[in-house]
Amino acid sequence: MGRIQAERSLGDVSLLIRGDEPGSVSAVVHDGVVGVLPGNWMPAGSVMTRTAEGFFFDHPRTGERLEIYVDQIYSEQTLDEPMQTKLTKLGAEREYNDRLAERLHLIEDGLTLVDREYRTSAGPVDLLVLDRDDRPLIVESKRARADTATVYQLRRYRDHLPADPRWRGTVPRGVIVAPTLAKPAAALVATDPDLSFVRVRYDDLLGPLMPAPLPQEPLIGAPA
Amino acid sequence: MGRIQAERSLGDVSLLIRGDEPGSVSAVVHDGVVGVLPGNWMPAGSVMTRTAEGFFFDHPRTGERLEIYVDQIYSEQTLDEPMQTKLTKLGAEREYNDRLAERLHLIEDGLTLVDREYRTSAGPVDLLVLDRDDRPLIVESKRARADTATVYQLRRYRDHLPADPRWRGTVPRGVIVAPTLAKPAAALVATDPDLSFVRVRYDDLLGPLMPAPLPQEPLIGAPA
DNA sequence: CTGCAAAGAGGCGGC
DNA sequence: GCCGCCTTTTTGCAG
Repeated sequence: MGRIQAERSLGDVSLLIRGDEPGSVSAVVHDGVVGVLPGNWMPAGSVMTRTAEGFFFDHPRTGERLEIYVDQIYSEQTLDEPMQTKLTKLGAEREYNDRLAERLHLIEDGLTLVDREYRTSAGPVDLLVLDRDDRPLIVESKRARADTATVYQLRRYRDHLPADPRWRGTVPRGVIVAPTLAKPAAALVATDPDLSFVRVRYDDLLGPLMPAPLPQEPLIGAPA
Repeated sequence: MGRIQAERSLGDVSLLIRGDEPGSVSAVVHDGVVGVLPGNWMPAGSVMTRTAEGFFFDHPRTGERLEIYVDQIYSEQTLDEPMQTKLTKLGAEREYNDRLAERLHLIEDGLTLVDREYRTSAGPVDLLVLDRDDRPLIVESKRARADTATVYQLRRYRDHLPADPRWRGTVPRGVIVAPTLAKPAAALVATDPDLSFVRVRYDDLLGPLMPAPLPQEPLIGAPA
């Protein structure tokens, strides 16, 4: 998709070439500019040609091409069979959701979890819960700031849920749970009485778990 | 923002450290996994400590920390004063818009450009034009595929424009211009008679410019 | 295969 | 400084 043309002036860069299959590589070019993304790159599946002039990469399917003309190489290192490392991550949205699901009281009291990643016809709902009146509440959670797109997302889920046979006849509410809500998004939430926002920072999710639910049936001998 | 915890098993990686100010660096760690994004990184403003055990990065403001324990270094290269390169890019959204503004006939005939990046209370409109009936048309252009968020965005601009004194009383239309439109987004567009979609690929924007506008006033001697 | 949402996004410009 | 919007995004998952 990203047909773009870029040109870079002479200067020092770091070039990393990785082979994914025989005759097929990917490449990233980092320069002095601070940033996570490399200045240039070529996706996996590129064919590399190395000549006295430099490195040339062609991606047969997309037609993309990267040309690097070399004036001087400071140092070069090749690993024929690099040892692969495994990377595991915690604290991403998945964990934010995990922790939130265990602390529904941060949203409001009396909530019961129905499902996570519940599939509606409009997409997956982060958390589907029942409120104290057994009315479905759709929880859309964001690890970072929620914006207008988040509100539309939530509203779409909310509108589509009653199409599901299991929820036919219900009038669901929706809540955005995030550390911050952009102002225009807040205005949008305010226009809909069945939508709301609850501020939850990651640190809040390190607190105590939701209290264990009370028994559904009255205890023997307890007043009905 | 990105408070995350990650752990990586022993294996071969490429470590690039860049200094932005004295005593302050950023770092990226690439591994064998193909991809543009590095597996780990530390933002600019990190303080590096190097010991016999490895490399340690601390970001004072955010409290983030990256620890790299070194078993073996295959090769290492330091540039004290790297030569900076300049990177120029063509074909990004800015250029897509530039070219589109000069070829409004690709959208429909008889359009006149009013403004670019016109500010509504709901955000900036890519192109604001008048159609042959002097009715305002809001153009939301995407270099890549447009989706439902794009439709909501356009609809919001369309709904907010008449709040602007200059456009009070008008009933604007809206059009999405993009190479492709996601199917759910197309369904959304179809529900609104004042919204539409026009397919324009980047290659189409390499064609001839829009014909010069006809004179606004009738020529002398021409029939009124 | 298509659509959709997340990713430790970062950077830029306007209000 | 907040907020919206773009970026050559890539990747992963489910219907």
